[in-house]
Amino acid sequence: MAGDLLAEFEWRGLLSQASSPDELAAHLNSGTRAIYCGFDPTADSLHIGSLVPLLALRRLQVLGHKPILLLGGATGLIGDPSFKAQERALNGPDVVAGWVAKLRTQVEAFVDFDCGEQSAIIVNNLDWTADVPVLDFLRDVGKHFSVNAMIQKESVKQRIEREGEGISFTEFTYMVLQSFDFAKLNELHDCTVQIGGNDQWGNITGGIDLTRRMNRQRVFGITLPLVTKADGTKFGKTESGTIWLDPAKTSPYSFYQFWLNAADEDVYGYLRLFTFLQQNEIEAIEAADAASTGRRSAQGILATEATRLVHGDAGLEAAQRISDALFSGEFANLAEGDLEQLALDGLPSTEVDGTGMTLLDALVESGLAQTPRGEVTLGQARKFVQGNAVSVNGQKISDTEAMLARENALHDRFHVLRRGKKLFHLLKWR
RNA sequence: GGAGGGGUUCCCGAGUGGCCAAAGGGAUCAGACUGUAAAUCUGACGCGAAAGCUUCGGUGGUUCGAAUCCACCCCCCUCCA
Repeated sequence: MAGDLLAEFEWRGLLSQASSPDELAAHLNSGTRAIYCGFDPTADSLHIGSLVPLLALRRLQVLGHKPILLLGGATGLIGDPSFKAQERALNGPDVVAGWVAKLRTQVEAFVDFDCGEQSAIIVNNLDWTADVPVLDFLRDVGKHFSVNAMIQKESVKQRIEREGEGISFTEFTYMVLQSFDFAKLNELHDCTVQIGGNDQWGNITGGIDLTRRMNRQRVFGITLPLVTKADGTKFGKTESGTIWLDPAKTSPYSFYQFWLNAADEDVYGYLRLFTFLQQNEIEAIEAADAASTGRRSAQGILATEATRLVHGDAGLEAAQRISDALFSGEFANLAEGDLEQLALDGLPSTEVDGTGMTLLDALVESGLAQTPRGEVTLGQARKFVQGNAVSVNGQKISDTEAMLARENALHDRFHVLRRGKKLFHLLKWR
C-alpha cells in the first residue's frame, strides 16, 4: 500500500539519516504507521524552515500513514540546544501557550484530519509532562540516560567544548524531554516513527533508546535535510527578515518573491523539497531550462507551487498580481481599482494627508529609507536618492530636493515608490 | 569559596591615555552588469546637510583629554575546592 516510501524520499533528497533502513522500509511498507514530528513554539509563527517536515508529514499521509503533529508546549519552555551556538533566553509560560495556539492553526492546513485510518492528530507534549512529579521523572525517565552518552552527542558537543560558551542544565535536559515524548506517543498512539530536521538526530535516537527501555518497543527515526543555499548564507532569510508562514507576518507576495529569487543552483533541489511535482515533471523542467539561455522557468514554477501550498489559490493570485504589476513597470496603465487591489493584496502601503511632501519624507514615512542596520533615517533616504536607487511611478529620481505633489499622483491618489530593484511601497493620498 | 581569562559598533575580531566613530574580515544595503540570477567591479555601512552629537558590560572617579588608567558592581568562560 505504501509503495516504496523511502525511495520516494530518497530521490527528493529528503532522506538525511534513517535508523535501521532495511527494517524501517519493511515496517513502513507493511501497514499504516503513526509517524510524528515535533514543532516547538519559538515564535508566534512557523517559518519556511518548518515547511520541509510539514510537507514530509503530508507526503507520508498521502503514502498511507498517520501523521501526528506534536506541538512543543513543554519543550518550548526549555529550548532545544541542538547545534545552537548560545544559550537562549527562556520564554514565559503564557507566551509559549499563546504561540502553541497560533502554531496549531498553522499546521492544521497541511494534513488531512478526516480520512479514516490515516487521519492526522495534533498533540501537545505539555499534556503529559506538566503534572509529572520531578522525582518520578528523574527516577523513571532520567535513570535511562547516561550523561556520558549525552555529552558525546554532536548536537551539544560544540557548546560543551567551545571556549566562551556553555550549556545550562535546563537546555541539557531538553533531549530527555523530547525522548520522553517519543516513548509517550508510542504508548498512547502506537507511534513508531519520528521524523525531524537533521539537527534532531541526537534527540531522535535518544527517543528510540528510551522507548526500547521503557516500553520494550522497537521504533525508528528519519531525519530530513536542513535546507542550504549554494552561496552558504542562511536559508529562509531576506533583507526584510525571516520568511514566515503566517500571511500577516510575511505577505503571500513576499513569500512568492522569496521563491522567485531562488538561485539557479538551488532551485531544482527546492522543487523536490517544496513541491509535490513528480520526478519526471521536475526533470523535464530541468531539461527545458538547460536548453534555453534566458531566465530559468524553474523559479516561477517553484514560487507558484510553494505559494499555493502555503497560501492557497487566492494568496497565489494576489502574489502574482502584484508581481506582474510592479515588475512590468507599466504603472500608468493600471486602473485605480488595480492599485487599490494591490494594497489589499499585501503590497506595503501608507496613507498620507495633504497635497504634497518631499520625496525624502516619503521614503522615511514609507519605511523604505532603511539603513543596513534596520533603522529608518532621513540620511539614508538622502543616500538612496543620491545613489540613484529611487524611482517614483516608474521614473528614476536623483534630486534630493524633489517633491511629491498630489496632482502628479496616479489617479490623483497613488504614488508607487521603489527603492532598489525589488522593494516597492504604495503611497496613498487620503 | 579560591585562581585565572573575558565582555568593543549586526557578527567575528584589532585597539591598552590624544592621530579612535574606533583596523581587518563577514553579513547587510545601493549602483554598474544581468535574468527581479550567479560571479565580478564600485560605493555606503552610529545619528546629522553641516557644525556637532551619541557609542566600546554598568556606575562613579583620575586627567586638559579615556574604549584604553583607578574603584565598585553585573554577566560569561576555564581550572581548583
